[in-house]
Formats: sequence, structure tokens, C-alpha cells
Amino acid sequence: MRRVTIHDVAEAAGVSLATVDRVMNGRPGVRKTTIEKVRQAAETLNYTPDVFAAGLAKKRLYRFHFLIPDGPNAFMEDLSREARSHAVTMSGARMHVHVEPIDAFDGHRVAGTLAMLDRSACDGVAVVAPAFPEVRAAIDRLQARGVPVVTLVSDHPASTRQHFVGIDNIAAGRTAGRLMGRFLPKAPATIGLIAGSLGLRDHSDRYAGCREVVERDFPHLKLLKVREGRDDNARNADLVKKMLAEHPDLAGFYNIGAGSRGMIAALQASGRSGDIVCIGHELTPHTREALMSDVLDAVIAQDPGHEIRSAIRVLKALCDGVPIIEGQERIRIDVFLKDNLPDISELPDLPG
Amino acid sequence: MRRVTIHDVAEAAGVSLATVDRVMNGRPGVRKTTIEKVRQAAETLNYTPDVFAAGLAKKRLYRFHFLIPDGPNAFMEDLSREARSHAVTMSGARMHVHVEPIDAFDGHRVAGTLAMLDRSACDGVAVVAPAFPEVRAAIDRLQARGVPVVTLVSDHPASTRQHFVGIDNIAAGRTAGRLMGRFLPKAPATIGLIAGSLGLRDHSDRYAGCREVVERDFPHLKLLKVREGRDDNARNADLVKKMLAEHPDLAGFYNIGAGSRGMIAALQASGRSGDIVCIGHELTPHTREALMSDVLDAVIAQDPGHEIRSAIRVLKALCDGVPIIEGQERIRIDVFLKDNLPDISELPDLPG
DNA sequence: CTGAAAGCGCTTACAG
DNA sequence: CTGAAAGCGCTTACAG
Repeated sequence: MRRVTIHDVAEAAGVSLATVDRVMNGRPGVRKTTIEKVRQAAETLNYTPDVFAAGLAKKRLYRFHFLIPDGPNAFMEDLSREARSHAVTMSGARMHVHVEPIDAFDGHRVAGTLAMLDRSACDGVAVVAPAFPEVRAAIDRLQARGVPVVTLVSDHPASTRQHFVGIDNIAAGRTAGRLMGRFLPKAPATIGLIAGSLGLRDHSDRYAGCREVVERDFPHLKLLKVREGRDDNARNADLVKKMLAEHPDLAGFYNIGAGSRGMIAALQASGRSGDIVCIGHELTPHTREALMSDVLDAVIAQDPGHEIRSAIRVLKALCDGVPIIEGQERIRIDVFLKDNLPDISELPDLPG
Repeated sequence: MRRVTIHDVAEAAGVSLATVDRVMNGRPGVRKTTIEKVRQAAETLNYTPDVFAAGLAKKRLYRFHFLIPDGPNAFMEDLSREARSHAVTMSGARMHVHVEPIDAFDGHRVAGTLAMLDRSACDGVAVVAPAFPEVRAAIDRLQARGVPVVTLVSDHPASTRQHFVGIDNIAAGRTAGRLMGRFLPKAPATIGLIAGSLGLRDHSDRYAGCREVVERDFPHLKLLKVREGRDDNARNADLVKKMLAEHPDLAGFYNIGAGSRGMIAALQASGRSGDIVCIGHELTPHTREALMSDVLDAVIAQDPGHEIRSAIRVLKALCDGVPIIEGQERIRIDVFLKDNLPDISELPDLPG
């Protein structure tokens, strides 16, 4: 069972290799009748182009830049570790992944970093996009220059980015809200909310989702005003401590953003964690341990490895102008209880 | 920034292309000192072999057989649809995926189908393995003949299969058990359990997991004896009807296997669905609708598209003797509430 | 609008 | 133990 090659099609259609290539790749300058002949022959022979031969012949390189926040955030560290790890894996497939740390709270510098990129240096960009207007402008400019941009983890839907690699944060918030409502008894109670900043799109989306579900389906629960802790563990610990003191009837906590470690520590110190339903985001060593010890009741998460692989595949597809497999690029809203934690997988190998 | 090629390494090491190839691919017949020279040169130049060139030059074909149950089971239908869809996608990468329907309840015929396969016809097998000893023997025989086998969805851990593509069903059962316990009030109550058959490994694993959690953490809940409905909607509906009649205090149902449609219909007909926490497996049009209408409270699921892609990647890696990316091949235990349902994605395109 | 020929970077016999 | 050369199945200028 030999493979059907472009030679076979050329022969069957009575044309040259170059013409078959033009037709198969939709290149211009072929007569309609010729196109039809080639199409027919390809169909009859059930021809599928060999991706290896094609990849070798067009000596294209793909240079992708990944802009990922640094700083002491376990999830972002995972994300950038995955990116660096896949840079190694992918280089044999002619894809060069460059990871550039950014400061997600400094919109001007992020925009500046984006502004330095253009087609001569870069074939695609994935960016964890903070919600500043100057960031949006920079994304739009890159797109206009012909560099495809995807947003990663935090979206900028008003921009012209081609695709968002991340979870539906409204749905994630709804999920947290329902788990909170169902885990608590059907009785009036007060819920504390912490976010990094409602200026971050993913945080505000989660809040909106949670609120929607609680107000509609669990009206006996009272959501306190969201306190913003900038994803900082110390600040979050402080906030939790204060809220516990102010609200002796506090029955639940939802940490919308990062810095769960601070919330966990404060709860444990209070001695009240057994009476409080507590939900956070992202699977890290700290949230994992808190689930195991029943301090956290559920963790809503997204898989950084999947997100990096997806971003790479999507950027390549955009460069090539080919479609993606939708289902493969949908990032799941993972729900972790203490019962379905994945085995601690080894961190991806990094050289050096 | 030209790519570093095997030529560059050969020149730097002062050897021929063939020798570099031998070293890079660990082929025998090279002097230690030569190996070292080549290693050095490759390292210094930061050489990564081009997968396209390699793929083209070794004109290997991969013929994979997927043995998937047919019959009226929405999940298995999805699984086999995904397999047929990826057969098209992958054929350009020299992988031929052949889908063979099997009868999961007929161990002898499954074993017979496996017995027909050998290296001359097939380079790898993925099988939804029913727990019959003759199936295990057939798997072991295939492996012994040098055909790598992976189990899909339902494992046969005692066999020599190289890998299991599926979820940890004990953990899935634990998750169902905890959701049941937490969604119900902390009061004595009775839970009904339905399985397809406890002879199916995935079903018995889920039962064990659920039982473990309920007995330890929710001892006020009483689990009824598991009723087996053979994953049949009509039988399951009957079972649910009977259990509802026999147990007026029934507060929960866990359908461990397929045929959720029958359970859903019987619950709705009884008019008691509002008072009963109900958990099932797999996301199908029926379970999705039941979640939306609050008949089902949670669905534990696995992603058939991911499982097919994973099986293909793993089989290829086994053929090539290269490692896999662990994180990419871990199949998640998806937890769906009405709040985090994925958009209805179009079914994968199939030709014809 | 179409074709002949070189070349992409590996692997594979074959020869020594 | 090592090397020279052909070939894998496409794409890419270039010529007509």
C-alpha cells in the first residue's frame, strides 16, 4: 500500500508537479478546467499531501513571542515554565518560542514591549493581556502589521486579537457560585469575596458569573463587597482576617484571583476553617495541600500546559491560514476536589 | 538565523552525515570517541534534528487499529466518530487509523478480532477492553508479537498493555461520592446506585471510589445495593422506578455507567426529581439537557476527542520509542454543572 | 497559464 | 567502524 504522491496525481491529471501544487494549495494562475482536472484526479486517487515533505520543502520558520507576567505567582510561573519547556520540544518543528516576562500591572510597558515586535522579528504573539487601553492599541497595531496575536489567560475582547486561549471566566465564576450555594446549608449566610483587582478582566468576569448564580439561585446568601488584594498573599491574609472579625456569621470565602496562599493561611490561623466553605482558583502546591486538608473545598482551574500547547498550535494555524480543531483548543474549566487531584506530575524538564 | 543542520554538525565534528545520524539516533556501530565528538559538536551548535526532514526520509507508515464498541451508546458513538474524524486529519502525517466496531459484552469475539491482528497488518492497537480473561490473553499475545497495545476508556491493568488512555475511575467515583455528600443536607438519607455491570472494570472502580468516600466522610448516607442495568435506557428506567417505589426516603441517585437517559426519564416521570440529587457520567445531548433542567445535578465526564488524539500520539511514540509529554496525555476527570457546559461544538466533519 | 529542475535536511542501503 | 550518494515528496524560483 504505497502512499499516493503528487506524482501520481500529476500523471493522472496529465499535468506537471508544479500545477498540482498550485491547485492543492490554492495558488493563483491556473485555468479553471485545469483546476478541475487536478481536483478530479486527486479525489479519485484519494490523495493527501505529505506534511513532512511539505514542511521540509517550504523552509518556513515560525518565531513566536510569549508575553507572560513574572513575579511571585505560582500559576504564572507554571505558565512560563511550560512555555520554556515547549520551546525546546517545538524547535525541531521549526517553531521558535521566545518567552518575554512582562509586568501585568504596567500597561505602558506591556504596550511598549508589544510595539517593538513586527514581522521582521516575529511571526506570532501570545500575550497575557492586562485590560489597559494602550495594550489594546498595541495589539491592534501588531495585527494591522500582519502579526497574528492571541490573548492568553486574560482576554481583551475589544481588540482585534484573532483568538483567546483561556477559559470562559464568567462560566468559571458561575461554577464557583453554584458550588458555594450547594455546599452550604439552605440558610441565610454571608460570603466574603476577594479579587486581585476588578480591573483585571478575568477577575471581573468571574465575579459577574458568581454573582449572577448566587443572586438567582441562592438568594439567601449575601455576597459582601469584593475586596481587592492585588493577588498578594500578605494583603489577602489581612483582608481575610478583617472580614472574619467583622462578620462572625461568615460562612464562605471565594478568592476570585491568585494569592490563595494568603487566604488559606489566615483561615487556618483563625481556627474557623472547618465551618467555612472556601473556593479558590488554580492548582498550585498550596491549593492542592489546602484541598487535601479540607481548608479549601474546591478549586477552579485551567491547565497551563494545555494553554501553551494550544497557543502554539493556534498561532501556527493562523500563520498557515488553516483551520484549527475546535475541540482540541477549548480550554476546560477544571473543577478539583480533594478526590480528583492529578498525580503530582514532574515539572517539565528545562535545560540548564 | 539559519537552522543548524546535520551538515553543520558533521563538519564541526569532522565526520560524515551518516555518522552524525547514527549518533543522534543511537544506532550501533560507532566508536565511543566518535560518539563523543559528535555529541560535543551537536551540543555546541545547539543542533535539533528537523522533524519534517526525518519524517520524510524514513518512509515509515503507521497503521493503527481502534477497537470501539458500537451499539446505541452516545459516548461510544462520540468516541468512534472522533476516531474516524482523526483518521482523515492524520493521514497526511502517515498515520492510518482504522476503526473496528466490537461488541464489548462478547469477550470471545473481541479476543478473536485482536487475534487477527499482527505486525504485517498493524503497527499499534487501541482497544476499549472488556474485562474478560480471553481479552487479556489476546492483548498479551499482540504485545508479544511486537504490536504495541493501549487500552482505551476501560483498562485491563493485569495485561501487558503499554498505556491506559482514560480517566482514573476510582477518583471519578470518589468525586461523585463527595458531590453527592456535599450537595445533600447533613441528614440520614438513602442513595440509589445503578451500574451497567460491575463486571466492567470502569464501573466497579467508580463504585469502589464512591463507596470509600461516602462511608468515610458521609456515614449518615446509606448506599443501596448496586443495581445492574447493562447500560440500557429501558432497564435503567425500570430500576429507577422500582427503587423510587421501594424507598420513599430516597434522596440521591448515582448512575455509574451509561444509559443515563433512562434514569432521567424515570425521575422526571416520578415528579420527585426536584428532591433528589442525581449524578451521572458522560456529556451527551441528554445529560446536557438534564443538567440545564436541574434533573441532573452533576455529570462526571471524559473527553472522547482528547482520548482519541492521545491514543494516536501515544501509539506513535511507542512505535518510535520516544517519550510522551505526560501532562498532555493525562485524561481529565471533567466535572460539569449546568454552569460550565462547553458550547455545543459542531461534531467533527466526516467525509461522505 | 504551465513545466523542468533544484533543493529542503534527513535516512538508508551499499561499499569499503 | 565510517562515508558517498541516492532518495523521501513536496515547494520554489525561473523560464517559456
